[in-house]
Amino acid sequence: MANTKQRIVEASIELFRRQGYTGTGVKQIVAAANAPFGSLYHFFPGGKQELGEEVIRSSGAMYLHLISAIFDPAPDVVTAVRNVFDGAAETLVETNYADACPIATVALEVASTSEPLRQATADVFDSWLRSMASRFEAAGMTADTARSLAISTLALLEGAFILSRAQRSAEPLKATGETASAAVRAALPG
Amino acid sequence: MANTKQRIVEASIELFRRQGYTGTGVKQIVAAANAPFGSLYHFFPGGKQELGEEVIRSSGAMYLHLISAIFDPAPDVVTAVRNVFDGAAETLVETNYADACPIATVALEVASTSEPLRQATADVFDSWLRSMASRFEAAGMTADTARSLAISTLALLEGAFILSRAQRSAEPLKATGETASAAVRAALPG
DNA sequence: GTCTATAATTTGATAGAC
DNA sequence: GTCTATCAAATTATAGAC
Repeated sequence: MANTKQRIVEASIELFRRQGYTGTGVKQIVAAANAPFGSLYHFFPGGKQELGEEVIRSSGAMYLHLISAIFDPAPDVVTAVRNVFDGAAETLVETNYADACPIATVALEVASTSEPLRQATADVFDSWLRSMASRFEAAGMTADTARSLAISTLALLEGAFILSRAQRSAEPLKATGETASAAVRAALPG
Repeated sequence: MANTKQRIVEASIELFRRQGYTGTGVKQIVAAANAPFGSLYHFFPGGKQELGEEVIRSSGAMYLHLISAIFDPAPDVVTAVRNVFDGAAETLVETNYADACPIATVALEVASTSEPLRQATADVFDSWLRSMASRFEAAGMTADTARSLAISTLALLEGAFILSRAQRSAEPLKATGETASAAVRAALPG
């Protein structure tokens, strides 16, 4: 199958986000992907680390599109930000508090232990920040304000994911959603 | 030595926060603690999991005191929140972006894989939230506003830690520090 | 590309002498 | 309480037949 590689990546995305990078074994990955063990090293000669980098960048690209899918149809950026937090809360509850950010767990694990993987997570976060900041700028904010607000919005979301998963409650996503949308509203001109 | 147990716990706090729970081996812990291997299972008959729980609760208590140490001498809660983020930024840069939250990495790793450890992280986060919320209440906010604002403040800090460690930059802590202090100021009465 | 067998190392954990 | 030896299992990775 030509899509064996894709199945390996998709299975890894789900396992990494729930169990982390070090907490997931390569045998568990190929089992979940219904892929032959040898295929993993056929498609990823660099082994687990090369797979990890592709997983980070691949899920990063998926969520970059998700940002567009939420912001584009929204009437304004305040509503868009609200919808991001409301949608995240819904997904989190639906998946029994498992599916939050696809790279946050890995990002914390590798920040001080693997330079290539750390760089991959940094690139992904930056792509998300640029996407959000460009929409805030289009809404009339200065570049500095837009960048700063994009950082705070993403930080509120990531922080809420940690608290919500630990508490098994959507309360943190509700509270941070209010703070984020209020901060965006306050920064709009007029 | 009677403080062998303490050395094991302290070494684990440092290793877990940098490498995570699954990424740290028990042999690495006893080596870093200069402790005999057998002592780990003498003091923690429940093995790595029992040690993990003590590490989470122990570092949680340390940072609960840190919250007091920052809020108590501050002239007002807005200044206190600013000092939290400024101090965190300073520590992060000094430690080469390693020493952020002592339990965030572990919290994400265990949220869906170990119920007793997940509960320990939830208890710690709640103790921090109650501590901050009580000070916001003392400053004149309603209980609901204080709780919600404590959640957003902690989420901003935790989210900024993820971004700052990934980017190896203090920018996220600067941006979120502004957002957090502004949100607290806006919620004060008068 | 697939699959199996296996290597080499590391993992968490235990037993028992001291 | 300390220390060493060791276990069984799991880890990442490789070799080679098909």
